[in-house]
Amino acid sequence: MPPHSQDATGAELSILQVLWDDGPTSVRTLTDVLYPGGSKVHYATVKKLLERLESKGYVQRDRSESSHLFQAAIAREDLIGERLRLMAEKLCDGSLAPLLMHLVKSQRLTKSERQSLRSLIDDIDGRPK
Amino acid sequence: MPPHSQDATGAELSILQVLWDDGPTSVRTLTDVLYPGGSKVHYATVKKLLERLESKGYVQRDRSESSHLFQAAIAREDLIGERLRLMAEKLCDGSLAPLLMHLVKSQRLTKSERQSLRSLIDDIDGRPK
DNA sequence: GACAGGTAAGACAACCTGTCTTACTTTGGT
DNA sequence: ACCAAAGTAAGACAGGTTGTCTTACCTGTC
Repeated sequence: MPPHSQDATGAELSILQVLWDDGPTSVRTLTDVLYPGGSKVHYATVKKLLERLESKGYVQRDRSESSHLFQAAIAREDLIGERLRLMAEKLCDGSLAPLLMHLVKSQRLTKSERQSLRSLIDDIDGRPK
Repeated sequence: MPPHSQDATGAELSILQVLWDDGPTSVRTLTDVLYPGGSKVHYATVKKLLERLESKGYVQRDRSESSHLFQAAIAREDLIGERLRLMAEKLCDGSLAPLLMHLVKSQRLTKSERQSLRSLIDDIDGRPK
């Protein structure tokens, strides 16, 4: 779990989304997905964003082929965790509990969501660390 | 609940923290809290940040006295909600459920936290919309 | 009137972000 | 072997953001 001193920006995030969905992908493919009918200008943009993502530690590059393949170096779930933690630091003195409480209270949970949430807690209860 | 097209930045947030804790406050007091022993330069900085917070809708100003009083226009709780929603849009296609699940799973909840969480869900269950 | 303290408005450098350019290298077809 | 297509590498760039700082003006009180 790298430090990730720098956050992924908006455009970088849209690249991560594709990598999460499609797995290892070439610059060409990414460009076609994100900028349909895109020219070589967009190709360069995607490439630059991938470079930055790599230097920030969000993406890994496979250089074994002449045309490199890129894949996410962090799972969506883990990025969510990072951002929640960051948000807790900035807004709640580092504690995640207020975020949790807010979500449970504010969100209109469906019956099945409540059910799976309850069983999730039961799981934790049943497996005492 | 204003739109808040622009997010509150780091320095702005530290001002909001004081406003949340202390209620309506003058520029002078805020400066003393945030920049102890601060000169008139820091005073101006705080003032500028308050201006921006006001124009973004995060702060309300009481101009009735010659020295204005500022107070938060949004509760800490509501800002948390806004940011969670924003994060859900960027990372989870708008759904808050993944954030909730992540928090429940990842956080080491104490027994009493689990208990209060369970009863919170029971509350919602018992009061069917 | 001078002055202490406030308001108003904007300049400024440093940085971030997305885009785009330019130059070099590799690959594959003929 | 040559050449065009496609890749890589590196960096310039404009526009915006952010925190800081400056400068000018207003308003009370002694």
